[in-house]
Amino acid sequence: MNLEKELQLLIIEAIAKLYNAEVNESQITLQKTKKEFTGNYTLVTFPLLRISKKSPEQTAQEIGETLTANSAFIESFNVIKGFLNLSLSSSSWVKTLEEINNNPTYGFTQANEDSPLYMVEYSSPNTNKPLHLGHVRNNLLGHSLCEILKANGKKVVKTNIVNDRGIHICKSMLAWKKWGNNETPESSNKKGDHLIGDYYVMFDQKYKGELAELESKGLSKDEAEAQSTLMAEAREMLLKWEKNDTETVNLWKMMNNWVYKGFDETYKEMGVTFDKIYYESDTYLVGRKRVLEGLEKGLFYKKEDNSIWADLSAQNLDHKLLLRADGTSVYMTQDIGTAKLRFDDYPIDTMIYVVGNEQNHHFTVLSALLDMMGYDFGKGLVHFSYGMVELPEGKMKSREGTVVDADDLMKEMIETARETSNELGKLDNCTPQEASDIVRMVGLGALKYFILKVDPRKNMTFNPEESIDFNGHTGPFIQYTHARIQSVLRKAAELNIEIPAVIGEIELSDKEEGLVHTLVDFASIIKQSAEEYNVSLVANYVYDLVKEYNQFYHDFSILREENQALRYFRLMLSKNVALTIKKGMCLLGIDVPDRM
RNA sequence: GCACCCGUAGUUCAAUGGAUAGAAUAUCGGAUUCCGGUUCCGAAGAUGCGAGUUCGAUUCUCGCCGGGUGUACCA
Repeated sequence: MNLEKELQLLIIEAIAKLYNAEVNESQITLQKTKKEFTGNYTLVTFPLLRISKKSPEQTAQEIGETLTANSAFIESFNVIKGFLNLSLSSSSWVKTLEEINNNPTYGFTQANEDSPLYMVEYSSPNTNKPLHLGHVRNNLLGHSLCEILKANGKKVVKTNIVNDRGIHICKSMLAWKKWGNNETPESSNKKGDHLIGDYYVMFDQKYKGELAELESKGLSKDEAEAQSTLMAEAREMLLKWEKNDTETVNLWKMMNNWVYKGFDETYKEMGVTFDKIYYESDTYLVGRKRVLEGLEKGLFYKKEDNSIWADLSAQNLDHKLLLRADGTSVYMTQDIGTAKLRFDDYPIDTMIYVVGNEQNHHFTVLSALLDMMGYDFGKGLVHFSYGMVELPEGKMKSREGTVVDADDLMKEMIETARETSNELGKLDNCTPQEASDIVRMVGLGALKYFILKVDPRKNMTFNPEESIDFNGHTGPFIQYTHARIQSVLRKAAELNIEIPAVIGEIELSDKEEGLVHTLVDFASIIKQSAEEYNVSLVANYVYDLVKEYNQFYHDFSILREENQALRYFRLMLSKNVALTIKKGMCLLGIDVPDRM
């Protein structure tokens, strides 16, 4: 039985008895007592004044008296202003810890056949360039969100939509064809996605060169763009691709496969996976068909130039283009098709899109459009919208070459972790294999934790140096604390500490009670995190737990404690703190080493 | 122009409408060191501005100021 729920019921009972009134759980505001006051739980009495018709102090006093009189598990109380601070007895905390200890999956709910199915789309790369820092936040958030949903007993399908068609990939293809000399990932010893990215950049440079030349001949910018032969060739290539021209399609397939192989390596290093991958080259046709159907049904309208539009003014939105005059599709068309396909493929209860907040408008429109087209899932789409990542030196701009590449970043983080660890002499007693595993966990853990601890909705600044600090609010600090607890537990095992017959009678300090209390909170944190789609709650919880444990660790002897029962309790507490850290970090996709 | 989001210590982040707005880092001063050095305690330091709603506002409403994003036949 959940401690907080139990307490809530007791309070409801007390109010019924005192004031002859029925209150529901939502009227009971229970919170953790702030550490400068005595107590474990605090009842805020202000909302109850209408029922008691008495002053806050008096109400608190009366409820406190009734509770202590009728329940053994509330030991004492104090009243400060309108706040009723309740202290539970040591024995109930001991009992609570034992319950958590006996339930290794505490906080987690297993999915069953009837559980709702969530499909989560994340990552969604373009095939013309490698993943960058923005994708890193996306991937980490998406992966962690999935883990948290699973921990809450949901069925989850992780999906990725690959933007594999369009003018952008044609640019890379054209550049490669013109200037590539049949270069391959093998021949150049580059990852496929980086190779393609280089050709994309090359196209852009040559194109700019061409424009500059045209403009120097006295043409305006618009005229130059219109006369560019390079861009014309790229467009021609796209038309050929859409007409299924064999040579073009084969080139496209070959180059895309290079990219996918490169992406796979990046995903693997990052630790993210997908259950089902959709490609826009498959879905855009479905979308197109649905749009044409909608036109027949009179949902959409056609302009003189044959382009097709939706009028969303009834929903307070603008008119939206769905098919161009030449019949080709736009982003929105593809997303309609993708959504339709997905709901055909799976019995989805909730569809979540992990996509940056610059697309907030796009998803409102998508939702409205699908609804207009008669799909009942349209309204229920969830856009998990996250903010941009900036660097201490400012915003990333692809044009200025200040984009941080995901592969480079991970490599650098691991390298920094290695340097720092070597300086501190941490890896001296490890085999090379152990050392390399540990620096990998630390480097990536630093990156992941730093990004995930921030509220997803907000823009953030990523500072690589700060993130890898072994002190402070960082991943490595949490990992370190976990490793140290493991070390204590190993030592305890060597000492062969016996389990006492009875441990219920020991007297606990506030710090110990508070620590058990925090362990209890784990369950509600992951629940809240899933309900609000807010990954950072778990990250911040784990840090709070670590900090609290460190204070406890500093204040009490664990191995030298003479009272058998107390020592056993403290070891059990340590063990469960370690387990909870591990579970929490696992929800964030972060590995924690047993020694470091 | 219009729409949406964001303004919290020097800096990076917290705070279901609740108590004296928490951490981290940087600075200064102490303590501890079972197992492990990276532990702990203290000092100093913040809600952009102005109204309103109420027992109570960082949080809700309105108006300014500052920043971001969107409003594309780019994805």
